[in-house]
Amino acid sequence: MLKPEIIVICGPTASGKTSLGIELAKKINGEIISADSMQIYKEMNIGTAKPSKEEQQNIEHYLLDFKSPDERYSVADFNKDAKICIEEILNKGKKPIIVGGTGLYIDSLINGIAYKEITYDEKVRKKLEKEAEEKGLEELYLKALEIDKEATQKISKNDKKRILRILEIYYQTGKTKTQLEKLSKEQPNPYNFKMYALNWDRNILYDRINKRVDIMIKEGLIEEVKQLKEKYNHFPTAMQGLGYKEVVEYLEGKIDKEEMIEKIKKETRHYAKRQLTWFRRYEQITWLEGSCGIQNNLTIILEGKSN
RNA sequence: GGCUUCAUAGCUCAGUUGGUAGAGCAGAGGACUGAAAAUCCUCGUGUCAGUGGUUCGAUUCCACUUGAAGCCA
Repeated sequence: MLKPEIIVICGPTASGKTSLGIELAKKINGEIISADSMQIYKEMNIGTAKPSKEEQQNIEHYLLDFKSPDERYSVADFNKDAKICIEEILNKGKKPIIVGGTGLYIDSLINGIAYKEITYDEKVRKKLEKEAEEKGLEELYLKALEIDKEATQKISKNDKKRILRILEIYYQTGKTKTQLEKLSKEQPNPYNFKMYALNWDRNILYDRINKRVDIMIKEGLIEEVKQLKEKYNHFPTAMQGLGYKEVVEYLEGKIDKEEMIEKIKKETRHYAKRQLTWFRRYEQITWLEGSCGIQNNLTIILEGKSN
């Protein structure tokens, strides 16, 4: 049986993925699955550069604007949800197009990772956080080394998040991260992904980012964050979004407005760089030059299609 | 016009009691399996403003030149 071909459009922030995806969807009778860890949230529109209904131009969008900012969401959720969306679109006789910049989310699909059913246990993480604070990270690192040497050796002893994760997995499941990762790869990937990454000359990309941040501020990013803070009292993941955490610092009086804007720009530039590093790992990826224009890039994608 | 201070990495600045120099930021590269817009790792040669002088040796001391800031006229 021929595996369905699914086009993936990724790339750094502010590269123009959204409009390229929409134009492509129009051409191939496609529908879009967003792979963006922040655009999933409702009421977070300006700072996430989420396409409005008008901008979506009647192309169906999935996994966009559907979670409340006080809800937790993770790759595992995305992986599950995205697979459902893919099937739904294929059943309609349409073509799924994955568009987004969250490398981890995209990777989970490309590599066909099957996440085990593990429920997130806040208590375990809280306990580990506390332990790290009291005993020091070093001690937890050594413990992780004992439990899962292979995984621990791959990370830095300063990488708190990953050290805690190795321990968390073991305490919750009795299995090591290394074991679970092996299991997650056992099933064959049912899809054939065709990957494209959109990029620009670095200086132009940075310029686009800087300008976009200015526009976000003009469009009312500060007001958006204010309203979120008034309406919700906790944000498990939403407030780590770029632009959001910096506005919070500003609202709390920790930095002034100018500092806030510069910080958002800087952090977004750094983020774009990290995204590029991530996407460069895929040998099979086709790089598209943003300055060539949507039409030319569209032509490249359409020529590369096998069905 | 006179006096004072300053001139070192793209930027802000350390520093060398004379043996050619180092931080932060910016920037670059990398890692990444349930928080990922997160988290973490690595990377610093630059006519030490210019020209002379003293010296075995000057970015460091001296003189002059140029530029900047401040003060006095």
